[in-house]
Formats: sequence, C-alpha cells, structure tokens
Amino acid sequence: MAVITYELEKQCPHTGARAGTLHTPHGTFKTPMFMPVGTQATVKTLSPEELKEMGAQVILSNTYHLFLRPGADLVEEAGGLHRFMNWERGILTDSGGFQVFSLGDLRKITEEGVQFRSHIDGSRQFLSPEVATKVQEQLGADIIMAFDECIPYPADYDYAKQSTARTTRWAERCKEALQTKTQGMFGIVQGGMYKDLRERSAKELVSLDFDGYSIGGLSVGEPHDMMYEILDSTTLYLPTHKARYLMGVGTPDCLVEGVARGIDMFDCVFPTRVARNGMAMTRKGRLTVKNATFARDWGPIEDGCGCYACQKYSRAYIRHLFKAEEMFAYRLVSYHNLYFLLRFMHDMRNAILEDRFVAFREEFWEGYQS
RNA sequence: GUGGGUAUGGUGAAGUGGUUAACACGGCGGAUUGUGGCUCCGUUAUUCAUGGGUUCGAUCCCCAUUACUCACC
Repeated sequence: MAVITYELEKQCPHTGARAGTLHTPHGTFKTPMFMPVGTQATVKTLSPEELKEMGAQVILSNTYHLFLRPGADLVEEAGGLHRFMNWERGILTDSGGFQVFSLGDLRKITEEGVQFRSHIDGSRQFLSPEVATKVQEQLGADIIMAFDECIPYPADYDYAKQSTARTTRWAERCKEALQTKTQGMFGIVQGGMYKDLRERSAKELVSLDFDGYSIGGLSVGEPHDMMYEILDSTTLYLPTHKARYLMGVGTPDCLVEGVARGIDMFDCVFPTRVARNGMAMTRKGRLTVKNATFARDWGPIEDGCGCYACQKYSRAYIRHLFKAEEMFAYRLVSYHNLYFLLRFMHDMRNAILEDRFVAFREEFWEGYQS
C-alpha cells in the first residue's frame, strides 16, 4: 500500500479539471491545492500557526537549501522537518535539481550527478539521484521528488532529448535508492517544449510507477499558450488515479488553466516573493501597494477579502511600511497573497464539485487583468 | 565687526567659455512563476543662489546683493 494516494472525487465534464483528495502520513488534503513555498524550512515571514489559519495544507521545502544549511544530518537529529519547523501537516521537498541549475555556480553535469558550488560559501558540492534521495529521506517530507534536470528555455531538440533521457535514468535510480516506507516519491516529467519528448518522458516515468507525477520545466520563460499546449500533451499520458503536480506555477491565470488541464497540485514562490516587493494579488489582477497612488488610500488591499491584513490594515499604512522598509510590510502582504491563493484554489475546487467550473473559469477571465 | 571660502535637481556631489549638465542615493514606474527580503530595467535639473556686466556665446570670467561657512577681534 502506497503511502501517498490520490482519490478522484469529481471531474469536470467539459474540461480536465478534477477535485480530489490526497492522502499522506500527515493528513488528508483537498485538491486542487496550492503549496506555499518554505525554502529554508520556513515560509518567509509567516508562522506555522498563521499558515494553518489561512488553510495551508502541504508546504514545499527545499533539499538544495537544507542540504547546504543546516545539513540533512542536523534536521534528522531534530526529528525531521515536521518537528524541526513545527509543521504537522504535509511537507513536500523539491529534489534540488532545479536549484542546482538556478542557483549553483560552475555546475558540471555528468551521468553520475551534478557538481556545483554552494551559493552560500562557494564550496564544492555534489548532488546525484542517490544523494538527493538520501537527503530527502533524512529531511522526512511526506512527498519527495526525484532528482531531475530542469531544461532551460529555449533549448534545442537534441539537448532536450538527451537531458530528458537522463532525467528518466535518474528517476529510476531515485526509485531504487528509496529505502523508507513512510514517504512517497513523485517522478518529474521533462521534455522541454517538445511534445514527443514530453510523451516519452511521461510514459517512461509512468512505467516506473511513482506515487504521483510532477510536470517540470514549464513556466521557465515560454509563452503561456505554449505552456498550456505542452501541459495538454503531457497530462494525456498520466494515470487518472495519481496526483499531478505542476511545478513552479502560481499566478491566478496559470492556476485556472492548469486546473482546467487536470493538475492537482501547484507550488510557487510568486505570491510570497512579489509580496516582499510590494505587490499584492487580487481577483482583478496585481495591485502594487507601494505605489504613490495609495498614499492616502484607507481601504484594504482587496475589498471583501477576509484575511488578517485586509481586516485590519489600510493600503496607506502598508504602503508606508514598504517605504520605510519595515518587516511588517512583508508579513502583511505575504499573508494576503497566500490567503488569496489558498482561497482561490478552494473556490475552484468547490466549482468543480458543484459542476460549474466552466462558468468559474469564464468569470475569472472576465474580471482578471494579467 | 574684519578677512577668507562656498553657492549646481529631494540629498551628496562631478563638470566645461560653445550641440542633449557626469555619477550615487532618493523619488516615480515596471519586472519577478520547483525563493537571497536580493536583484534587474526604465525614468527623474528648458537648467547651475539672485541682479547686473564682459563676450558672437556664460553654469563656468567680472561686479553687487543674499545665504551658509571658516578664521580673527
């Protein structure tokens, strides 16, 4: 019996949208879901209590960062990530594959794994399917990710082809390296922007029988339409009885379209990162609270929002905090953005369950300005 | 009171007798999608304290005024 299982509750008859539940050792969660990102064993600026109160279910943390600091041994000694960071709900750890490519300097990739320099102290480091799996076992997340290579965009066909093939071989090695019986593992579909490579990657990973499937290498700079097309030609080959996770996607428009294409899980730094830069997310689109036009705006970030920030503080006050570079500014907008997205996913799920997802999608696009 | 020095955008400051007056910070916009709170991009002085003069031409040279500043009494 697998530790991570997905149960399909309802599928939209007109689109690929699905509502379901995800069973994990730390609880059963509702999908489609958005997973806040807590890179260094903390969702920046927010406490676990706050995350719970806004309805966060699974959060994502990071192998790459925790491997470098404080180290997997230390987290294991602490009793695992859940105890270390005081989060009793679900945790998913990214494998480090993406970070090695986006953060590490002087990386050298071989069949064996990736050599890179730490972005913290420049020291030489090495990650491979076996190391990443071992580290993630020590971290103790409910869901661990296979070690992959995220192909940049654009990438030529030959490179994408050989990289994707290697990611598949690495996935196989991750599966073999996995020892624990209390953690599930997802494989990551790659293939760049090439449909045939996506198909092949998906089919090969499915044959390895993972607990769920991630779609990686998207939202890396390609046009949205291209991403949607590739999504369509990927989910086609994924089993319906397992969770599908679109990595790194988190703007409302992409979430709606991702859900419409049968995605169950998403994660993204977007809501929390832009929050720290003074941008709030709303149903109508982005709102740059630090803009001068809000200097004397006494209303909340978003009318009708039930979040703590909107209940208690004005745009004018939050703008002031940003101009003064006060930390509370980051907290308030991070809170709002995550609350907004979690609420948004919740609403989408209900729409699917109540057979009105198509209308939900239409209404969304009518009111949203990207 | 006497003698000297300095006056350039919101701030700190470069600069030259001759088309569009550096740069930094700040301000104002924008970017941000498997997280450095970082960063990146664009924009921001019809004008060089005020008034007069020299000159074909003055932010730059001369005079006066004003302000600030240093030294001495």
